[in-house]
Amino acid sequence: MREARAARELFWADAEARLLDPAVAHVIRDSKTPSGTVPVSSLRGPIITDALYRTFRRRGLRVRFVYTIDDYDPMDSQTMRQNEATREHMGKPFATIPSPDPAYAGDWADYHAGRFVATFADLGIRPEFFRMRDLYRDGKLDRAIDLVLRHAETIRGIHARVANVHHEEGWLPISMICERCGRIGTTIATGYDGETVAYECRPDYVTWADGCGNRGRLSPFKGASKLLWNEQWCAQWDYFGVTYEEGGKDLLTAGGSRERSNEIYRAVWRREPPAGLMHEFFLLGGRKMSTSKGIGASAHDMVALLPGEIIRFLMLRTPPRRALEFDPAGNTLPKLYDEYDRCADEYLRDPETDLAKAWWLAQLSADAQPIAFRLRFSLLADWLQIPSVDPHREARARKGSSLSELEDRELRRRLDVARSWLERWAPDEATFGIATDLPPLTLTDPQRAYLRGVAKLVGVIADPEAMQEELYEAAKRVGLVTPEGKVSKDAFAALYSALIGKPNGPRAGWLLTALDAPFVRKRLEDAAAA
RNA sequence: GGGCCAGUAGCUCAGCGGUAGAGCAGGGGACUCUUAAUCCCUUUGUCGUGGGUUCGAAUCCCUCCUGGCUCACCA
Repeated sequence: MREARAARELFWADAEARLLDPAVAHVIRDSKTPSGTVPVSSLRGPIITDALYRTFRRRGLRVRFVYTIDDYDPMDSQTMRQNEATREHMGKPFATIPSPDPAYAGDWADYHAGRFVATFADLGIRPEFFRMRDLYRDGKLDRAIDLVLRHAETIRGIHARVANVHHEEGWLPISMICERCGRIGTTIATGYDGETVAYECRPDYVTWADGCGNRGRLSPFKGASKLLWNEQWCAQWDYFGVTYEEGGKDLLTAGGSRERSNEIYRAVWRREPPAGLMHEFFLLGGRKMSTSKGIGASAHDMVALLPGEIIRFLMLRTPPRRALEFDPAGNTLPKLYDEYDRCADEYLRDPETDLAKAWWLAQLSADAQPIAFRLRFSLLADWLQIPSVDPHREARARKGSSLSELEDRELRRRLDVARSWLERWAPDEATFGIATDLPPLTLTDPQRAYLRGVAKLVGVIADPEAMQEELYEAAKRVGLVTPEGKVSKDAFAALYSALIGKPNGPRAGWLLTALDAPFVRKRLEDAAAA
């Protein structure tokens, strides 16, 4: 009873660790097909896998983390077909398609995989990388190819039964690379004799690419062919000895691709397929995204913009099986930071709670500790908008002493993110920029007189403190005082309304002296006349 | 049609067996060596529906409703 309850309440990563036998060595694997620019959403898999890897190790398991670049797969994306430059390459392996930028990488696959994998370093993900083209060309998968060809009938039956895909008799579960046109997605192979197979590059074999009609007979080994998706998956499991592999729900759903591969693995390789949880998708933003300016939805843009811990935290604080809706617009980032800080506090209180583990797994290294003094993201965003505030000085004042090196670094990074946020994502109510046009106003006569009086000071008094002093005096002169003789709120409210469109704001003396004097004078006079 | 997930305060969500919570929004107040957007106080809930288990259910089990996503070609 107690046992059952403990199991149910286990943190997701710990629950997965329990599936693995501590007596044997393990391999956890993830992969990516470099078909084009990779969106942020694709980072959820690698980050979850890395979190599991870290958890497994912490719990004393012996484990390797293997990452494969599936760059021998054929180009089949419809968007590439619409593109004039890439149309002729439909059906070829990504590894043999020209690079969009030869200065950066030699071919299509290396270009896109390179840009994606480059983000891993900033995210603290350090797997062993393998390119499928190397495995094929070096003959590492030849044993698997031979195995698959000899069991073609079994595999054909599984495809028919589990996936309801019916291949013609004699069909072999590999794709030969056509010697004439270089396409791999358009060929059908038959007649394995133990050394060679016959193939035909058919014009109408698939809808997304046109074969050239060539026929031939070739050895399928040493990179001349590629296993089909499901069988290649099995071959990778077998070659690396994979014991754990999580995946997205597009693949892991019932009757889906993973189930097919599992069945083939059991039937042909006679091994038990890896365990692995299913993760839900990461959804980016609402419909208004497209109209927003310059929102970087690609993985490398996002990683350039946000610190690695924050991206990891974003991906990990929501349990994998739950969908993750993310839109950087609005108050998402301030809330994300608040939650991050809350989890850091939890970690200091009790590192074994779920929230604490989310924080720990978000860190780039396993031995990171929360920093003692930090400032709320939303507060920093406010500071950045107030001319009189120097965030670094203000931070020292808050702390009561100078910041440590780590604290200072964290402050700078938060300020950077806050600047980006204010610039492109912050909602109107979080910003208090100067209104570009005169805001709608309802002012009393004394307030109008006050604005006219202040307008005369602008450009004359340059010192913010002196200006602040004079603002009070000017208010008294026009009678904007309370019955107790104090300066009324209405005085400052008039100023803020005219400049910001809200009844309050940053200290007025600093605000007025920081802005362009002729602009302020005109604005105040316009407001007084309105 | 199969599968996964969600439905808790106006909004975003946390809680996952022991008297309903947070942030934001809303309301009230404080700050004149001098308005930070700071600080203090505060309202709001048939916890989607109907059953069941239990001394006790937002929490566990089943039914149903609603919404989102995904698979059923290829990779």
